[in-house]
Amino acid sequence: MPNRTSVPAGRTSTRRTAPTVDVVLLTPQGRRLSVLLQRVEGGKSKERWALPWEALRGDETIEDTAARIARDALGSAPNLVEQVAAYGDGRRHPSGSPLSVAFLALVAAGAPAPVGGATAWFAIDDVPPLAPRQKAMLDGALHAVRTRLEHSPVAFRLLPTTFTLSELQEIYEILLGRRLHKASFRRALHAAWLVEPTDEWRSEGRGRPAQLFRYAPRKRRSSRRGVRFEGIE
Amino acid sequence: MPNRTSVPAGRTSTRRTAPTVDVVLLTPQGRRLSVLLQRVEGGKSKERWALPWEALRGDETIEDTAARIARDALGSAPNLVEQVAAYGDGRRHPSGSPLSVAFLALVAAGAPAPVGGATAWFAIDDVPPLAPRQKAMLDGALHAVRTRLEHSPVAFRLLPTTFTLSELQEIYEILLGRRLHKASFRRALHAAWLVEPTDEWRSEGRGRPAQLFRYAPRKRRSSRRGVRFEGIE
DNA sequence: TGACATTAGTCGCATTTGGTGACTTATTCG
DNA sequence: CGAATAAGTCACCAAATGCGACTAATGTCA
Repeated sequence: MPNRTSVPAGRTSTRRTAPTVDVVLLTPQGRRLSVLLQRVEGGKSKERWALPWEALRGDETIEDTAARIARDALGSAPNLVEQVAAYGDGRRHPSGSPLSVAFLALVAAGAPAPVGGATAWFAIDDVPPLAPRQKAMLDGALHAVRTRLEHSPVAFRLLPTTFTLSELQEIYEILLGRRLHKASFRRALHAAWLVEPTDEWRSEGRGRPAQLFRYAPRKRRSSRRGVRFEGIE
Repeated sequence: MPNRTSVPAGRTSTRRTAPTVDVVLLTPQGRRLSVLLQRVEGGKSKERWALPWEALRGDETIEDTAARIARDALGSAPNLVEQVAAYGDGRRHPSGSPLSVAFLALVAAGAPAPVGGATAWFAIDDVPPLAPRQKAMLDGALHAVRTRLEHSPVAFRLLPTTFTLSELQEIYEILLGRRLHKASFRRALHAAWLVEPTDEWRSEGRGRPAQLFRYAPRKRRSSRRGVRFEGIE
């Protein structure tokens, strides 16, 4: 990616102590997730890439700030924006601020090409060095997207509005990091009443054409289950 | 609770714009959770109670700040302190700050009596009016404690180091808001290798004495399960 | 054209997990 | 002693899940 320029946005105009809002923009690429980073003017430090961020202004909610940062970095609005957590450990942040709030933003597969020369997608297991706090925020966002998989429509926000069930399953496999059995996946999906078929089909070269579905969650009985002790340390 | 005094701690000395750290201290009382509130000088507003909070200082991590606030309010250290989320919507906070970070702190049943006259426990469905952002933080903390039940040892931190299985089940019932079947609960608990028996027994008046257990999580195979679509909106 | 590769989608069974009522055990109370 | 009470266990049945094997619909290539 030749001829990148630097990002001027709001890096110097605010007090060093103001909290920042940082956005982890994720999209599926190939069989892995990628994160959007911006090139920054490498002053004295060697770090040249950073998560999009901005100092918090008093006149905006942090959610609005995060959505605006994501839109500016991407050129269009992401499909989902959710808070991850606040980071106020001692780790270093480009701003020098003691406190940052991390947000997660999801973008559908395929849609976005890296916008300007100052912005690029990086596969998440091949990111360049980041400031320590931004690295922690990236890890936190990845952890969040995985754990929220069954309580938030995360996977559906990583796909276009219509998609095949194989594509959906692939997203789950990417996020969970393991293969899933086709029949079991579909049985659970249909039992949950989360998708409905469209009347379109997609022929992807070889093989039988796949029916396209859309995300359309239906009311369903709250499963009066017992307790799970699955993931306690 | 007669003769309460006001809490002087750090309310006026910091800039109005500095972020705050607010702590939701919870403990089981009777068959419900209670939250610790502090009486504040009712200046012009009618709100007289508030979550313990303090403006963020530059020399401390937010986790340390939260732990210290909890310790000061309680008189002793809580069993668990976890971040809930950052709150930077427009809602009003006693500090006037645009940003607050909420923490959750858990205290074992029975242990703590309300410390000074400025501090009291309130059953969570009978709290006095709070500033809107603190009300949102309380709701967020309650939601967090319920959803983290199966991924964090939340329930065990609401009990003393040794406890009976009936007591543990009662905590789960309080947090989940429904009754559980004894045999199923114990089967799942033992399968998860989370507790080990001590050689002590507790005789609680009538009935057969109960064996005391302690929280002692063991390594266990990561359950190679399929996907759950349980709670997606 | 017809065999084959490839991908979608389904079926049915074996096994595991979970809900539940009824049971046994150990204690206090009268 | 027997009734009451609470702890702890058992065994059965139903529901959920893992999984191999199947059918279906398309493109490729000899």
